[in-house]
Amino acid sequence: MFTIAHGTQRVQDNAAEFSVYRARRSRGNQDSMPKGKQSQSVLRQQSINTINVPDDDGNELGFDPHQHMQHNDDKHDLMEEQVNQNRVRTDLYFNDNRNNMHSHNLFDEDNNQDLDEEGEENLANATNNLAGDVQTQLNRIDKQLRSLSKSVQDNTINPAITTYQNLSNTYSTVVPFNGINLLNVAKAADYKKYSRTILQMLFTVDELSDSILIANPIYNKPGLDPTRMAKWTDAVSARFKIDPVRFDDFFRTCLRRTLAQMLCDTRRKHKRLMKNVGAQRHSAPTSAQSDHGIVGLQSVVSGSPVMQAGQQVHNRNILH
DNA sequence: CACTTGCTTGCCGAACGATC
DNA sequence: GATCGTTCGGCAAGCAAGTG
Repeated sequence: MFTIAHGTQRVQDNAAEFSVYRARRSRGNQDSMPKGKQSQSVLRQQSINTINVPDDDGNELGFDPHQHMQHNDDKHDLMEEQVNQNRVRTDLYFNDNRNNMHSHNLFDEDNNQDLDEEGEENLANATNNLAGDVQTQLNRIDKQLRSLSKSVQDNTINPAITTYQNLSNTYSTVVPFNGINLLNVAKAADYKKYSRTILQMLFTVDELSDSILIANPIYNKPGLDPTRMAKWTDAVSARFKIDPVRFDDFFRTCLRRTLAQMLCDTRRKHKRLMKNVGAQRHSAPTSAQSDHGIVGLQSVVSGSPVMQAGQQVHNRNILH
């Protein structure tokens, strides 16, 4: 069981993380500035790795698309890859020089006599070798770009999550709530979406509307029920393999903002709903109609996924 | 049936105020 | 200055109805 940092426990050294998170929030999910920041850091990392490569031609892509992974195996692979790249570059360099020297000799002789057949054959071989080497390099670059593309795509879905993950830990495979396994109910790959969905399942709209995310004595509204929040924590942690030690940071950095916003949106919607219901009561004050209105309202408020299409349209009209 | 249009919804960025 | 809750408005996706 993990604990979420209490509102009163202000963590002063978290400023940078929070700033990064704010920057990182975006739609499309990605954030304009945060996205840029993220991209910058990734690229910076790549360029740092490139620095170790004695690259004098400037044409080689020195990044390894998997470099952001923290595993030692990957580091080893990266070093091995760089060594291989150096070897290939060196071979290519010497072959190239040899070919150039050979070509020069041929051209010098050409001043005095025609190229003989052997010379032509050598030139053809050298050209073929060079073309083969270039093709090899292009294939290598293409492969790296594909890997990088996939890596970027993964990062786009869960940009910051790898920092807080610990894949070697053992996590719950079942987090039961009302007879269902919370790990199976939402298939969202996005941790933000999953977190919001689970929170909406664990709490009613009234509870979400009348509470703040974490209890804080300086605010009148109470925090969400700690017991169910613990269940929520279990579900999110198990689903995305978040290291228990880092969950507080993960929560503050990656989830707090979006969840707090969700509570505010829920509150806003709820308030608007109540206002409209009040107006409806004024216009149609009969008890029967009022009761109907409330029933319809509750079906919206409960967020029941099983809703008739017609009813949905009706509720939409109530909402706006 | 495919496409367009209008509306609703959820999410997010930006900004603000309160508090420490 | 940092942190957090809140409000407002924009945007994209989803949905239903309309149209050819």
